[in-house]
Amino acid sequence: MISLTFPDESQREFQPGISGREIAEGISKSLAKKAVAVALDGRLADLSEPITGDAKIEIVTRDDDRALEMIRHDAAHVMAEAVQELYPGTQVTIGPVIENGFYYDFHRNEPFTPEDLPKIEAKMREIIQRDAPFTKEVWSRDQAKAYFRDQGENFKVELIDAIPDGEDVKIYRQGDWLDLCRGPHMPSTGKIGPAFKLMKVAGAYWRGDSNNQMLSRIYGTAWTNEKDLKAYLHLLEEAEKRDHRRLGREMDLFHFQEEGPGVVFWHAKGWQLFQSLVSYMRRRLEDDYDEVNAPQILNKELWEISGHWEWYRENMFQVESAGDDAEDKRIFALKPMNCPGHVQIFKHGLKSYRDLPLRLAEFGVVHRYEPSGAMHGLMRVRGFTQDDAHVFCTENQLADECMKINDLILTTYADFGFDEIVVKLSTRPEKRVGSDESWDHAEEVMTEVLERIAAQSDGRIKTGINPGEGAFYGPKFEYTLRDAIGREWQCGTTQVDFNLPERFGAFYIDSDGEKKYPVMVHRAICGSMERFLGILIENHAGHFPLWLAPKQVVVTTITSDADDYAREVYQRARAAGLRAELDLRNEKINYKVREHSLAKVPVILVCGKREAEEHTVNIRRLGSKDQTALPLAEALEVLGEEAVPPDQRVDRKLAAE
RNA sequence: GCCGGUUUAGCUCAGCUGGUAGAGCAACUGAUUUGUAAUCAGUAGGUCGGGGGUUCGAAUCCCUCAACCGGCACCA
Repeated sequence: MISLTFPDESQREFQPGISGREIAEGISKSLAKKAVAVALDGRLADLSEPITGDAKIEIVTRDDDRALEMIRHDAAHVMAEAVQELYPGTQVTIGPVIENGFYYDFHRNEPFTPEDLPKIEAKMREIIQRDAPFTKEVWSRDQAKAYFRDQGENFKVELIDAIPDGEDVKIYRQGDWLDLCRGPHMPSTGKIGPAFKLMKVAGAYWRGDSNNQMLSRIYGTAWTNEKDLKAYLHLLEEAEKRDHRRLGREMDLFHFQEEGPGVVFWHAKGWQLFQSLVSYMRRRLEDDYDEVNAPQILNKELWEISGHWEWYRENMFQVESAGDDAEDKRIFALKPMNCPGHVQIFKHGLKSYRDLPLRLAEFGVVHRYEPSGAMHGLMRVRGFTQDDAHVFCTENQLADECMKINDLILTTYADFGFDEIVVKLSTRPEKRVGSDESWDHAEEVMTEVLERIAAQSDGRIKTGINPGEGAFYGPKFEYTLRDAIGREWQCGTTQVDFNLPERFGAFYIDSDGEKKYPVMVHRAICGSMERFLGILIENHAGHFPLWLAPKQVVVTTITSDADDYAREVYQRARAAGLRAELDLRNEKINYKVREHSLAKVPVILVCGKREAEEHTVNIRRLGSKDQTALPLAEALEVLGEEAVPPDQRVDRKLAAE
């Protein structure tokens, strides 16, 4: 007999080999009907799976969170069946569950197009209607390979070869169709239900390797019920509304055009936003950093020394004199990074150990020839501005420098309202420079720092490891923040580099009179200012806090009787340091309120006859129908206070003293 | 870079199987003096992404280049 423990802690004895379904039936008919799987010691298994040993058991019903993954997984199988029924000769490959849904990769000479989706979806509904049971079989490796080879399913044969020796080759059948799969599955296709939708077709490389052939991928989403599906589709619509490319156009912040793929045309309001961000960062650097500026183009020799020419040449812009008869035909590179420039500044003049740590910061404009398919609004561009810095320090100073940077990054994110941060350590990649010993050492130091970061945060900051993801010259910390709608963005980075100073022959004179190479720490907080602004635009859906809003206040009138007073309000708002605009157009107040609201101006100060007489303003905030009337002086004081950047707030300055 | 899609007025989009373009908003002009998300009327605006081809005739069909969109790969 085996002993099974139920969620209520009760234990019961059963015959070995009893199935979850039989147990559920023994409890109640209705439970058996709702059940889609069992969880044995927390591991999901088929309802029909014979249970052979003691375990904690749970009957998983369809509305359980864990069942959602099964719904999606089963939907992927059904999609594959539908596709093969509709398009004979299509080969199946893999079809995993992903966040919010599933996909399946197919091989077909003619890739799928969006027009195919409704047909496939209709066929899926038909298959679900058939409600064929999912049944599991265990085949021998040879039998499975022979079967799939006969079917012309070459990708499946490759997958079978990849299954570890000791593992069973499992086959799941649904009606006449079967697939290689490790399971588990729900009892039948009908359990998938109606709440799914095929979303898009896309190309994807076999096994994620761009050397392999491209497959045709179909993405779908699936949910427990129609309400959840609807909610998800609604969320997608909302996310689309806060797309920074759309808001950038609507708010007149920036544009792109064909002649400059991947480079930004910042309009006045966008540039104001950009400058607000730069000013903020600059203030945060004042105490510890020296801001510098290194040249935009440098002889390619320098990039050969740094190693960039070798690793990233394909992604660099090359520059030379354009004149046909020019004598100087040297080749320059438009800088893709700031580090070689900063090393030159460090090298200029002999440095002493007393100069360390030396922290050189630059809002460096860099250009990288990104693959055409990678570009995406402000998020991925070919020309961008890094809030970059390089810290030259001794090994003894390294850990503290990393912690100092950590503090700067976390407090900066907090000022922008990002509190959920993940810090991950990326370790040595396969393609790298430097000895294994120096990597061992760098990783050791950084592992300790990572522990300090976690400990110091009282568990608020999550940490982790990204094996093999480091830069070619050193390991790095990557800082990921989570935005208002739950998306994660990797922004900040701290990279420890034991290689570049030596490559460039950048040394300092130590206290013993010896030449030594400093450790170089590359760090960025926003990463790309352009991308960070894109993130901020989407995070706030264009509705910026007052200190960031490019246009903070519009002063407008009800009738022209109040024009003179409005001019006074406008002047005083400007004098109070607010970025204000005056709108005296002869339009209805409804029209003007609507227009400025669509432009996402945070504050509209309405001046009518009444306000002019009482010397007040009527404040209308973006996103609210409410209005507040305040005496002009008081209103400007309130707004002026609110427009102070977070790092300059009085309370914070007092706390710092 | 790879797969698929898209490209028509400043913006959002119509334009069936080929017969040389249309709407709404915006702009401009005029009227309207208005109390918190669209006042009314009129006017103007397009070598239909670029190039090439098929055809008596191309926004429409074919080729090619480019940009953009969705993925994949990449991201020092």
